[in-house]
Amino acid sequence: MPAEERREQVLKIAADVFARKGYRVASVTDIVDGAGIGRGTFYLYFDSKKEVFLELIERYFSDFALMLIENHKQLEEAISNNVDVVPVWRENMIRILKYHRENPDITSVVYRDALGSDEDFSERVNELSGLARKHLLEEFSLLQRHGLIRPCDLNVVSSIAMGATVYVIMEYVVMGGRRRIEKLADEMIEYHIRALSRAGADVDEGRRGNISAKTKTKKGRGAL
Amino acid sequence: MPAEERREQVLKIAADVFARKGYRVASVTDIVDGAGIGRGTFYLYFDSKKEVFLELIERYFSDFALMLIENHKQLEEAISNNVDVVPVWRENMIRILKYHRENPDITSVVYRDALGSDEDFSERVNELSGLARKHLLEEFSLLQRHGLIRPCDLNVVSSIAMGATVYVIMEYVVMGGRRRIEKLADEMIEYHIRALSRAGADVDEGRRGNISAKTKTKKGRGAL
Amino acid sequence: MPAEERREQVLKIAADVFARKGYRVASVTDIVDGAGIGRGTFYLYFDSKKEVFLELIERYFSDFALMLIENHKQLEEAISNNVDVVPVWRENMIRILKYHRENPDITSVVYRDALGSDEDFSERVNELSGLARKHLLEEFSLLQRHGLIRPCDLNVVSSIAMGATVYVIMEYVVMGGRRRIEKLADEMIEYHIRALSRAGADVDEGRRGNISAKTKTKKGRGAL
Amino acid sequence: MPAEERREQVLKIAADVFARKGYRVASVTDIVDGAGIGRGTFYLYFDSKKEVFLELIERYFSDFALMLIENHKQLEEAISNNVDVVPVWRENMIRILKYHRENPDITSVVYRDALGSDEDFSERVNELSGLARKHLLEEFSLLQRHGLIRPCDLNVVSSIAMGATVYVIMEYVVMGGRRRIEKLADEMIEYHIRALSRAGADVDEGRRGNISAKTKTKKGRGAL
DNA sequence: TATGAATGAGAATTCATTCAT
DNA sequence: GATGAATGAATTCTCATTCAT
Repeated sequence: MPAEERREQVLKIAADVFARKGYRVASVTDIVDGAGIGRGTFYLYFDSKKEVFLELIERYFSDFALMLIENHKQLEEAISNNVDVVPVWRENMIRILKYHRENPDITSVVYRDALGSDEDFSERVNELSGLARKHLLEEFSLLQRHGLIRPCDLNVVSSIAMGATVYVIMEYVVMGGRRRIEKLADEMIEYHIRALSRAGADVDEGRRGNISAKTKTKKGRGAL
Repeated sequence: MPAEERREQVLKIAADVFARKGYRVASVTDIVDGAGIGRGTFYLYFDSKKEVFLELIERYFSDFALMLIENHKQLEEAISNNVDVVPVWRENMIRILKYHRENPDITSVVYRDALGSDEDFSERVNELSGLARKHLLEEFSLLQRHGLIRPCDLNVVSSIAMGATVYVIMEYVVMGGRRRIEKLADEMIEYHIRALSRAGADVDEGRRGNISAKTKTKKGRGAL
Repeated sequence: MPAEERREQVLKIAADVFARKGYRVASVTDIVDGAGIGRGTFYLYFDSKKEVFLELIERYFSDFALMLIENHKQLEEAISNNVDVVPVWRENMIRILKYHRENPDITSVVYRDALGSDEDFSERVNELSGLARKHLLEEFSLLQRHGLIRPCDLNVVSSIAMGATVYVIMEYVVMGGRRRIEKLADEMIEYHIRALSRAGADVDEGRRGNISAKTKTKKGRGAL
Repeated sequence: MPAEERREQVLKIAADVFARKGYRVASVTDIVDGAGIGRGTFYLYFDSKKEVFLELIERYFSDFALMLIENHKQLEEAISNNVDVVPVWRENMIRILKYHRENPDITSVVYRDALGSDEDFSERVNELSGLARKHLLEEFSLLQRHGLIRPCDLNVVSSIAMGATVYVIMEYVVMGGRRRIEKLADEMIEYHIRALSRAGADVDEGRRGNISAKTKTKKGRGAL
């Protein structure tokens, strides 16, 4: 088997094994058995178990960054063409959900193993995930610069959006969620759009017990 | 040293060690070295490394459940007294953020090690975290039943809120976030309140299929 | 509690614990828990776990030696009084069986733990059991000197008698044997008496396939 | 080194180590040091220390059962051919003694460690040794059915023969006994044959209650 | 005397990695 | 290139013994 092909095969198996057992529990034995190769062969293609793992992580974040850049481009295009950004945002969200649904192994690996635990990774992983955060922040920045979203602390907003997305992905996409991705994307986008729309802030009317967005954030609000 | 005190000391150190190294990488040696006790002493108080870990997890979720129950009570009270729920929600959120800021170790342990790990305790962990999710869902349910939030899929909304909160906690509270908790809570609550407010939806049903909160917006054209 | 009494109590418990679990598996914890004393108290009366064990062994062999000496005395008396030695022998055997039935714990300890394994003991244990063997040998010697048993290799005969007795004790007396001791003694003595009687050797007659004792040991004989 | 060969080597060393130190005291380190292999190599061939031990025990009893079955066959053949069974018995006994002399390690292991130990393998060991006992009982049964040995309680007789043989083996064969095996077998068989011969019992029923083989003896008066 | 918390040497076992074939 | 037997450092856990109270 050609070297590159074999490498890919091992990576694929490794992703599966890591996803099922977790990085620490998964053994090189699991991988070589899965790939049907000898123990030594594994080390012909990778320096260590950690290296395979890191390569998977790098690939994930590389894919992720690409998606975010593409999203950004689409968004910029919509803005400069003066068309509604919501459908664009929706497409972007769907693209992201789809990617994760189609790559459940690597998604599990990243969000269950990479973030947290083993100190050797965390540095690089934090670096990569920080990059993703930055991309997201830039997206919101772009929207805010064009007055498309209300004034707000974009750092917090990015965290909220990031956390919400990751959690939903893990819950609905990786774990056996059967929900249609479009419905899910709609529900999520509705949430974020409402949360970020300038509309509410303009409004100001009395209410009794009714939750509303117009309160200017002075009274404080409520729970998790 | 009195037994109960020693136990607590070991638990505290264990939380620290697990938070720094992760459950798998952390060794009993790390814990006993940290606590300045002999190897055997550890096993005088705990049956195994796993047991300490599980005790930490159980404590966290017990605390968490208590907070959610308290939140629920406060919310119900506000509703039945016909007073604004937003300040209650804010207090609840602050309480939760504070708890996590005061317990960064155990928070790290829970969200970086316990969830998703393929150890034999994951069943129990999932059970516990599922319980927390259920509590949250009930909170939203309560609000929706009283017409305080707009119609929406509460499962997705719970996931969003859960993910957002966990992520923010990890980012701002556990990792060296210096931000004032009240500001953070305000920003988060504003986000969720706007996202869930009935205001936008009541006013305008203009778009069909396309989602947008711009309904009451004068600017139209893609503004969120 | 008076020191001597406490010592005895601990020894008794230790015998029970060793009998049930075996020396290596039994822990000092088992003993102190059984005795209802603190761990330190144990070491007030004994230098080590091994010491208790050895004391039990010493006591057993001391008792055993006493019995054999008594047996010897009875035998000598019968011989010098010119009365039948068989009833004496029977009484001796019954005495030995009874002792073991009444002390199953220590019997188990001696024959399951002491003989074999831990090198520290084996020396002393072999010394003691060799002493018992010697006593037995002397008994047979006495009988042979008085022409009461046939000419034979008394070393082998002692081994046979020793092994047979120990095995029967373990099987019928220690393990749940319900058989009456007198019946058992009768059967055993009949075996040994026939085996050692001068009678058979005198006889010499043809046989066909029939097993008999008169064959002068030249043709060899048969299996275990 | 070929896998099977290495396995045998480890087993051989293990038998030696267990024989010298006893199962509990012997450590895997002792075995691997003895075999000149690394710690991990041991676990390449055996799942655990217990497993090696059990394999040795199983092999012993398998060999033993085979010998007993062969003995039985030989005995049956002699009986049906109407030839003297004594030489057959003698051959059988020699075969058994020789086997144990040639396998002193495993013999020690079985009779000093396996029997009576309260480890979790004792069940299996008792099962196996019970099987051996049953084989022996059947042999005596066969002889008795054909009227070749006197009426007697064969359970007790089996115990006696078993115990005598085991003890003799341990004493003369395993521990440094130099005695010629044929002489030993002769002495033992003479003992058992005399003990079981019909001769004595047939001749004289004189004593009542009192047991004696002196029946055909002229000297009377306590002579055995 | 009595206690029992504390100890730490030592046990079994695992597994990423190496290297001779 | 490919292999898999061999390795040994590292890990969890046990328990006889000590010693301050």
